[in-house]
Amino acid sequence: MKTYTIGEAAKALNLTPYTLRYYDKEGLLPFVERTSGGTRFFKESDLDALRIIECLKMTGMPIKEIKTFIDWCSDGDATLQERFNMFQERKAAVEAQMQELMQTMRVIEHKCEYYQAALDAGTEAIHHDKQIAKALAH
Amino acid sequence: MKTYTIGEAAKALNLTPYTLRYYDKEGLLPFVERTSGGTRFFKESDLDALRIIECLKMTGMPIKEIKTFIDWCSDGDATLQERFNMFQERKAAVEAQMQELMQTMRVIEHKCEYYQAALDAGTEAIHHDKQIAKALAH
DNA sequence: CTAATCCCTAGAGTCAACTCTAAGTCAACC
DNA sequence: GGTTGACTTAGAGTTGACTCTAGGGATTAG
Repeated sequence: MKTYTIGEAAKALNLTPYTLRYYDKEGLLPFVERTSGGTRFFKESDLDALRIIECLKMTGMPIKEIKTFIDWCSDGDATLQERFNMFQERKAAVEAQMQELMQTMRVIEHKCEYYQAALDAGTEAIHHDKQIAKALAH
Repeated sequence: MKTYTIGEAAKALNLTPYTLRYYDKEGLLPFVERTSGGTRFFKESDLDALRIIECLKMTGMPIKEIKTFIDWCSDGDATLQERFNMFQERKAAVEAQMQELMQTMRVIEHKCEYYQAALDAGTEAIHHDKQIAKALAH
């Protein structure tokens, strides 16, 4: 079964070796094994686990909370409920983020139209207010 | 026309007075006026401008780039094209974020199902692999 | 066998975005 | 007019997540 050095794993995940060592130091990678010489080697399943970690980061979860989850994983079936709850919370967090992003998108699109019209007219004055704050607010 | 103290403005925007002073120090609020005594007062249009700033932050834009935009606003019509381009880029950034978030959502939902099944069975063993990394990766 | 290029650790440094402290000023109420 | 509480500044401190340095050790190519 193919394994990866820290540099190869970093490249595969689009991270740096520094970041992977940092994650390991923070306790996120208890499953990564070492050679007798002390060099880490990453298995395919380790990369998959790291992809989950990256996914949790995407939801805005801080490293310390991800560590709690990893610890639960090590603790086995006794923590199934906690882990389920955590993913339910992550799901709610992502849904909230998507709502916020959609609201943001509406504002940005409105601004695109605002500036398109201003460009066509050659001046922002068509939007009737030259005060910076008011122009920004439109 | 109603105006707001820094504390009132902060409350209205769900920020702290510290944050508003920090934004001002970074040059994001050149439009906020002061009383003769030096106290800031925020107009309704200033709050609207701050809502745009918060919107830009939501897109992942750093404070320094937001400052560039505010400077363009102060520069008038000569910078209309730059501002239009910036909003187009922000739109693309939000679209990319939404794609990423949807991908994240798929993974999270899969994990919710995984843990629901494990809870129903009373053990994660139904997913055939007790190694932490592999269980994480499923 | 040696040079190059990875790997290791501990710990320091960086960066963004706040967040707070200290020392003082201003405004409203009693 | 004095107390209270919110305002002001400059500048220091915090937090999270890296990112790098120094000083070594291991592994591969010639």
